[in-house]
Amino acid sequence: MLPVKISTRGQYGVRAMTVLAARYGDGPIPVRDIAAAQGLSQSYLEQLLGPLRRAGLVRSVRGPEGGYYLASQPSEVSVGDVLRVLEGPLSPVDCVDEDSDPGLCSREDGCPARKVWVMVRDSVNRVVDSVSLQDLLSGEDLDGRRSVDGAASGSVL
Amino acid sequence: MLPVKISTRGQYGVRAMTVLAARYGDGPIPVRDIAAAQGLSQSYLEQLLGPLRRAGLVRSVRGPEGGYYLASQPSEVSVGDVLRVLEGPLSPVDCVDEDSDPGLCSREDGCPARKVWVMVRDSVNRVVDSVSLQDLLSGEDLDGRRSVDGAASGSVL
DNA sequence: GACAATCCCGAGTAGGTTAGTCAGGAAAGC
DNA sequence: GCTTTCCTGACTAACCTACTCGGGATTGTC
Repeated sequence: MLPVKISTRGQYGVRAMTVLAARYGDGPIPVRDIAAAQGLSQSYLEQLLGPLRRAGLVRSVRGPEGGYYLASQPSEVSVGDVLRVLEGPLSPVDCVDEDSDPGLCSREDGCPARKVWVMVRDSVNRVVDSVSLQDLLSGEDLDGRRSVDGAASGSVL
Repeated sequence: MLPVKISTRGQYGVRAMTVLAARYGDGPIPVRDIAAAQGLSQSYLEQLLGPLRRAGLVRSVRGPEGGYYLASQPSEVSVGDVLRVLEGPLSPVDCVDEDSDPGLCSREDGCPARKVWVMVRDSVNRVVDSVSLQDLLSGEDLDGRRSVDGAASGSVL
């Protein structure tokens, strides 16, 4: 009944990444510490770090003193980067998912609803791409930070 | 793996409402016709029209020549109105859902990720509230129509 | 080289949700 | 009454989520 949700994969993934961002430069952080810092299940979190590593967002070191660390500076990793790895394309409906089969929506251009799904998709992507892990750590509220273009904030889109 | 989705309830609901919008003023449209116009299951669609009627978005007439019709003009019904009835609050994660228990997220203000969920929630709500059924019917693309404030379009939010 | 810490990976699973179907009852018009 | 339509609730198959678990591979330390 309320399925416009980001799953725990994405939620936990972003939270885990903020932990790594906060300790950027401290060397590898073991999964145990990341999980403890955010109150997450360690074995579940391991499942999320695999994809993030394969996507190049984090790097890992095995053995004692091992763990995970951010591959880039916290300001260079966007929430969108993390979410797309863990959730797949951020598209509210399949028929506007650019990566999937184009034959899914037989209605294509004739579907009046399609327009709004595109707008929602683009809006969500713009927001998550505009917020970096660094932004999440800073105490200040962000309403238009890391703006993609120079327009004033507050527009409906 | 890609669960940032609007369910079929919301999708079909909006599509059904565009049918009613296109035939606004024609009197009641039977469910059979609505379903046929958009290629939906009639009995499933009946399940969606119940909540929409109880929410006051559509009205119904029973008996022969009966059916459903929009309670307001197509320009006065937003996609957000429809989605909130069928999907519940449009909130990407429970911890920023204003209508639910506030005790869900024990982290509350300490959670760095919370900020971005609020931004996503507000962004999605602004978009769907800014698009009316009328907007979906008109052929033109809408990039900033029915703007809530006067700012130029194209801002990141 | 043994040991321990850690990453790493796939299998399995309980529970919930989604996307429907189906049967039947209640109004309303002819 | 008869038909048309709305209206409701029960039911269900399939899928997905959010995990747990077991074990293997790597690396550093003694």
